[in-house]
Amino acid sequence: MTTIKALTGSLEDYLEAIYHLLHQENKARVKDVADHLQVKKSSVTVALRALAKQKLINYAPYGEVTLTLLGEKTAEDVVRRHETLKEFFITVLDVDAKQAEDTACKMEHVLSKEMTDKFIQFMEFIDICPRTGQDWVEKFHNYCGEKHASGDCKGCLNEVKEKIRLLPSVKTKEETLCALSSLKPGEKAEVVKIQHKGTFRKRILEMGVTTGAVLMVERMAPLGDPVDIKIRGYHLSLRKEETKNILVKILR
Amino acid sequence: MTTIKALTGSLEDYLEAIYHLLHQENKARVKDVADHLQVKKSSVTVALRALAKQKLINYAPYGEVTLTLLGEKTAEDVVRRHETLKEFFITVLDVDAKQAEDTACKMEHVLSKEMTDKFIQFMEFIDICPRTGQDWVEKFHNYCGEKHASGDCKGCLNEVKEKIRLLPSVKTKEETLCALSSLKPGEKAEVVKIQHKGTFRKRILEMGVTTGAVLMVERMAPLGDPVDIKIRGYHLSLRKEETKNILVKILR
DNA sequence: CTCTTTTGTTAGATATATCTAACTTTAAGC
DNA sequence: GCTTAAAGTTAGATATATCTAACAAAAGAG
Repeated sequence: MTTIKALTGSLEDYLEAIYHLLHQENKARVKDVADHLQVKKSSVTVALRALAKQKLINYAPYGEVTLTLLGEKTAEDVVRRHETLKEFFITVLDVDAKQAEDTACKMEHVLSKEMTDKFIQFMEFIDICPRTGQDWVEKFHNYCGEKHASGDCKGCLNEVKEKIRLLPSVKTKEETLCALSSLKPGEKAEVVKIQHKGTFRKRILEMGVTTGAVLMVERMAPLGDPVDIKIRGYHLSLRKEETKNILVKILR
Repeated sequence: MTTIKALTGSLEDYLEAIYHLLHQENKARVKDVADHLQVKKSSVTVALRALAKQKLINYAPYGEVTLTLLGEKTAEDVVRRHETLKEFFITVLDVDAKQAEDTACKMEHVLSKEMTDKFIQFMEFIDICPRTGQDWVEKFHNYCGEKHASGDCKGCLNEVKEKIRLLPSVKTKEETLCALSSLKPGEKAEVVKIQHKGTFRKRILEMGVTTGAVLMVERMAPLGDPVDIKIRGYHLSLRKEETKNILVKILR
């Protein structure tokens, strides 16, 4: 009894909505959730009971809704699947934001962790491989529009050549490396060295900050603390102090 | 009333199963469908009634099940979405066949025509662009396995160079073109010229056989008639006579 | 041509996820 | 602090998609 059975897609949606509301508005009232998901309040009440029964949220009638630790973790996974699909649809397939959002919302429930990782790795690889990169992705978008833009392959080759020419220097010259703390929001980078020891090192490794991983700085508070980054599909918040000792190589 | 409302995911599954059974076994009995979808026969009966009500199948109690024209067309769309996702998962993301099949099965119901096209175009582009191609996809698969195989970029560059060097000759030398009829099963090609006139020209253009489209020969009957091809995610069956006047450029 | 097995149907139950409508609690206005 | 408005809950209805169990039709075996 009380088997930890998998969440239904619908309940995952409610959990995700609560997660977003709590992080963005600091409160997740029944009405907010109802508006967010475009359902009636009565449906939300039912869902909250179900989520509480599964120990994903703290909830009592008329009470405040908060996520349990398990709920937080579960919601993060759902969000990660969602964001991964959405990012792939928008940045790679060039689908418009609304359709990407809607489709990701429906597909997220059936994407395994393994496949989510594959999507993330694929986008990383497109970024990292000198043969591709953002300019290649753009060529694909043009191909879609013009239907048969065989394009300027010679010019393309030169771009690839140049990227490859620059490659070894990146590996030897330390100048091209910099601390994570010196990146600007929107910049992508590959983790080169983690100059931390002990528990903290272990903790950030567990969060996916490992050598070779590709990350992006999402936000930085006015004084640079905290720094929000996205890595392997997860959103992380690091203190500025912690980012100073992570060496990265800026991409592109 | 009797609005042509969208099929539910479940009914799409039944329709898809019927389509496959009819094409593979020439019959789609209640039991076959039940076994195929791993549900009880009573569930199938209910579903058949629903599909018949929507004019997608011909069905009467204890009678034979066949697809209506609308049903055939609808099923083809579902299959196309399914196959597209599955192909992307297997050939690009390198997901194992079973998981690709399962995930495609659940995701297919929420993929729009537009996004299906994008997936197909993306796979086409990977094939066509000299910067990528199958060798690039394989590099990605290695990258996934070894986690950080920065690999032999110089060698890679030479491959790209060679592909681009060969490119112009393809465009001028007629020798590299051949009739679709001379392809072997498994070979991929890009449509270069359709030497047909009138109704048939119009018909095959409608089916997606247009200049620049990438197709693959799936099967060829002993005497070469009919030829089954896959193009833009659709499966087509052409008579040998019809394939003689379609000029293609073999890929890879 | 009957008997048995297989196949197909029906009826009724269950689970999920919604809704509407009525009711209750909490919060806000003055 | 009372009154009203907003927010939240409950109960009961509906729709989908399943199931089990009992029954009916068709097919196969002798």
